[in-house]
Amino acid sequence: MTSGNEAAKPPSTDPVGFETHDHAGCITSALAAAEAHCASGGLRFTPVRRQALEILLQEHRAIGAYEMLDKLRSAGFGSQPPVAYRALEFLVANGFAHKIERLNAFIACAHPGAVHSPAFMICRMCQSVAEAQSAPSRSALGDAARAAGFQIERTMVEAEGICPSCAEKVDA
Amino acid sequence: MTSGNEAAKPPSTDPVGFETHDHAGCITSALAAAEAHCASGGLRFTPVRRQALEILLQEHRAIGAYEMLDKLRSAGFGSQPPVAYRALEFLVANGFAHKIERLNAFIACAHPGAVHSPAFMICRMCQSVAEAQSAPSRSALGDAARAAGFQIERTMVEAEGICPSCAEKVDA
DNA sequence: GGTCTCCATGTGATTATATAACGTTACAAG
DNA sequence: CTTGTAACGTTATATAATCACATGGAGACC
Repeated sequence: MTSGNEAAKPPSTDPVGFETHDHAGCITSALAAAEAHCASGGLRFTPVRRQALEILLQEHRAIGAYEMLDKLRSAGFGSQPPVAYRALEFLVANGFAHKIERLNAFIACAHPGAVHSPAFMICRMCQSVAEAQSAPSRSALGDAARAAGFQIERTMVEAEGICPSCAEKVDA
Repeated sequence: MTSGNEAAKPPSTDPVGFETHDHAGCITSALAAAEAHCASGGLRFTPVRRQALEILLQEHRAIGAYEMLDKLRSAGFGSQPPVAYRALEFLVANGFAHKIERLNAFIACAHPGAVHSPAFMICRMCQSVAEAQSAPSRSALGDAARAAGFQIERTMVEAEGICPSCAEKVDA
């Protein structure tokens, strides 16, 4: 299902992740976007890194570093932890993926290329993760930080709860 | 700007943690509050749990589970990981402490007893942590969650950046 | 007082997550 | 071609968290 609300909808409320969509399309376009960004920024979009991003995009869920390592090994790359961690570090550092601290896991960015500070909704039943937007500077935290003289560089917002489809199951 | 001051302290808003204050006082009062809360709630404020909370209050910073374990061992308690993890789990479950996911570490709650959803400011240079308040339901994330039909149960907000005292050092 | 049950504690063992350190290789710049 | 740098692969180790099971204490109940 190519959900039409994926491309042209209000940027503020953008919960990609609890809905189905054109997988193949989003994978190829995200890979192309990453490639373009790397080319223009002098970054090296090497085979491992590309493969790692492709895995994240295909899985379309948060996966741990060691699960990533397994898949990379299957794809013919190195088999030791640093292989996975370095690829993931690169993807995160360049905004192609995010780390979900709560899960010690990684997920492909749902808004590749766009400057954004992500917020995540994590279902505690099915572990699915959806990415939305946060607005650090406008929040209560932003006020407190200014008052305290704390310079915020990065904000992590992760909400735990029940996703729509699991909520249905509970009701049943 | 939050209007609630917790006690009769110099702080203008709520960011306890980047400022000095009456340590002995906050320790004894926090312990007393925990004891009272447990008594009224039928919870068992056992020696390990009390000691763990006291350690967190004394250190007044985020400490890892194994660091906690060392201190508990020194205090004559068990020496295996579950000892620390169970005590910390109890403290977190009852709002006496919080886990900082970013650091895999724990810190005493700065607003014991009060119902609150905490937000943290983590200095990436000195690792100090200050607790402020967040307002999940009013945030952009709250809007996205409602739009997606996601039921938020718990939200973690952790900002990484530079604390006032480290900012001074950088300027110099 | 007995004793039953529940919960907390202690321990050994294991799993999961992450980084250090080092040599080798690929690649672009000069 | 040389050279500086970043990426890669591997070994080893550090750090974080949980499992499984036995022991023990406090309150409920008779």
